[in-house]
Amino acid sequence: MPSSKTTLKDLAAHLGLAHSTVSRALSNHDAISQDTKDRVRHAARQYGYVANSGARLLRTGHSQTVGLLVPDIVNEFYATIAKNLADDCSQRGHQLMLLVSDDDPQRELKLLQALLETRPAGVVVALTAVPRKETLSHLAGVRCIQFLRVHAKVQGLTVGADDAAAARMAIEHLLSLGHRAIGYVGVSEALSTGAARLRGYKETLEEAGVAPDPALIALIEPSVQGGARAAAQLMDRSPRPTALFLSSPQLALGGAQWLNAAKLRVPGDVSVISYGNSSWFDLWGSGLTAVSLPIQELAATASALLFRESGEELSGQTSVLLAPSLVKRGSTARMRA
Amino acid sequence: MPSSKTTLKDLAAHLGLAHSTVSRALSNHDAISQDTKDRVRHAARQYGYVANSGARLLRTGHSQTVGLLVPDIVNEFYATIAKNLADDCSQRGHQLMLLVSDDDPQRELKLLQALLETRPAGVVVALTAVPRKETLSHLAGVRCIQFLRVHAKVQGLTVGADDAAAARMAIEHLLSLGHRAIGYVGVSEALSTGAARLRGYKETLEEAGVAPDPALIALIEPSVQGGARAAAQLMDRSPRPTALFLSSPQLALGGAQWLNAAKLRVPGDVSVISYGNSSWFDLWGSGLTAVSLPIQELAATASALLFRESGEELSGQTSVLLAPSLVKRGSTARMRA
DNA sequence: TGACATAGCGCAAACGTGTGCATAAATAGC
DNA sequence: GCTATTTATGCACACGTTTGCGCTATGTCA
Repeated sequence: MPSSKTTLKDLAAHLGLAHSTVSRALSNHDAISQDTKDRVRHAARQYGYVANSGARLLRTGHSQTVGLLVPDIVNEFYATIAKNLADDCSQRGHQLMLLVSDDDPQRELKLLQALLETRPAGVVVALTAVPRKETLSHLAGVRCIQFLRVHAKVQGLTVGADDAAAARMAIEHLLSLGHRAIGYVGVSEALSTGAARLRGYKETLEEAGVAPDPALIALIEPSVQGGARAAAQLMDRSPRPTALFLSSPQLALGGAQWLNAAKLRVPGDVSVISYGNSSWFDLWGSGLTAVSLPIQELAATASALLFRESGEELSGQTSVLLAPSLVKRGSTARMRA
Repeated sequence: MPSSKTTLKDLAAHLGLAHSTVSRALSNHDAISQDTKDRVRHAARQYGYVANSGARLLRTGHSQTVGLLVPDIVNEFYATIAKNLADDCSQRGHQLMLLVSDDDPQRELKLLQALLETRPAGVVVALTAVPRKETLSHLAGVRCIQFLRVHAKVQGLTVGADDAAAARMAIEHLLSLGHRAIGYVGVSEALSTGAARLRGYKETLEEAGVAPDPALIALIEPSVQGGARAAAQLMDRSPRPTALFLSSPQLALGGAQWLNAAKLRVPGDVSVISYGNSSWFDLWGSGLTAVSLPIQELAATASALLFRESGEELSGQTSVLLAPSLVKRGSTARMRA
């Protein structure tokens, strides 16, 4: 009679045991004989017993839930951390709660509040650019890993890419090819990632003796459409940039679409480099050069840190920055004389 | 003294109320004066009160949790349903539990069992090809929407694309261009989607008087690498196919990468059509022709059906099939004489 | 003035589980 | 055969919340 209404007491009554014994048997407690354990497990299967996680949470005060807060789950970066976290969770018997903020601070707060009601074991977050104050104070009470985006006021560990170094790498590559008028397409400086990439861009130019031209900097929302609009905008400047740095794969996709539509030759008319790699970068013309993030390693690291043992805790460093690498393809070339 | 240990009783004691009154005030019950509600809410904020969802679940017998079970969250199709479901959940005050099976039936079962412990309000699933028996019986006890993949033994509503019609559409397009030797790259027939696509492929060929050639059919695991291997395999046949039908975007990506590497001209040497559209299909050569799924509508429909009112329930039809559409780009052309 | 409706709130009982402690049974030591 | 020790199990309470029911004020009407 498998009913999901079966409870520990029901099982105990059927087996002629105390419900405490059944509880211990199911959680593989030492003081229970193997024979009893077997009988209990068999009966549990037979009756379709499903534990009530609410009762357990009430009793123990904490759940096996892990939260993942991201702005956009369709974005490959965040989907990858979701995948890794889901993997580790299932290995360790945890559950994964997915919170998608859509970059809305109010929604982010509501989602986080709901998550806290489950007394989660930890949380991995990529916060909005300007989170609500309550969001930050809520985060103080829970084990928290910041992923990619870093917010200074949040305590806990941080796992991200070295965005400034990545931008530097991209710009140095373009400089080495002779480019000087380099357009920058990026996101708001309110985002730690946006700020770091822009800083890397500016500093690298300045060190090469090139003054960053505000007219060649387009800050825009991080969408495919945004990338197209920004590319259109920059390529309309005069003097026109001879190279473009598109600071995310989505922006790169939009930029590429627009360049295709505008019949501009790459790298003939303009060199293009993207921050963040993607499988389809091979397929655009002679390939789209990119600074590649070790996204798989980042995600694995974040997940591992969340589940780290408390012993290994706070060994000095509180942030892990992984280095990007340059993947040269056909979209960048020496500037025409 | 905002501590997450604050409980209803604490609030009640501080306000000189009974904890039942506090509970009613927070859940906006009728019989509580507005004044009391305001006082309670203020105190709750001040003390950083966070309800214990476990206690609530224990008392009410059900949670506001919604489960999403998918084989792969990085896959754009499943990421899209996740996004839509997350949207609707946050609007309605539900939580989203993410279960990633990685197409492993055993893991799928474990994840589902853990989910059931939270007494979820419903679940959206894309099951593995051959689920465990227990998985199916567990699913019988919960409101369930099947997404894309359909398993006959699971009761509940179904939302998917008309895979057979989609394959038919692709093959008819190729037939109309004069192709007869059409290669098929797809996934296992154990998957409902795989079976339907292959069926559409075969039937359409037969109706056109072309006998499906087993040598032109490659069934492979649904990965980028698989697509590349399958393309290599089919293009090695003699006579060599003049067109390829790649039955998923990932397979298409792999196929395109291999064709690029093999220096084969598209559509000069071979026409290519994909099932499932993607933004970057515009960027490969002169574009990759595809049969496009209304993925956004599918996801929205699945989510809406999960949250439908019980009144509207079971109005005869139990499955929603949405029609695909053909997006012609440059990768298909009339067969050379 | 007394009966009565109503709004606002308190009492107390559950919900199912984990766990400290006591207890019973079995074994071993003398 | 009696005690000490180990092994296996039962007892009872607590966790924080929701909710049916009953109680108290306050006002209303006869």
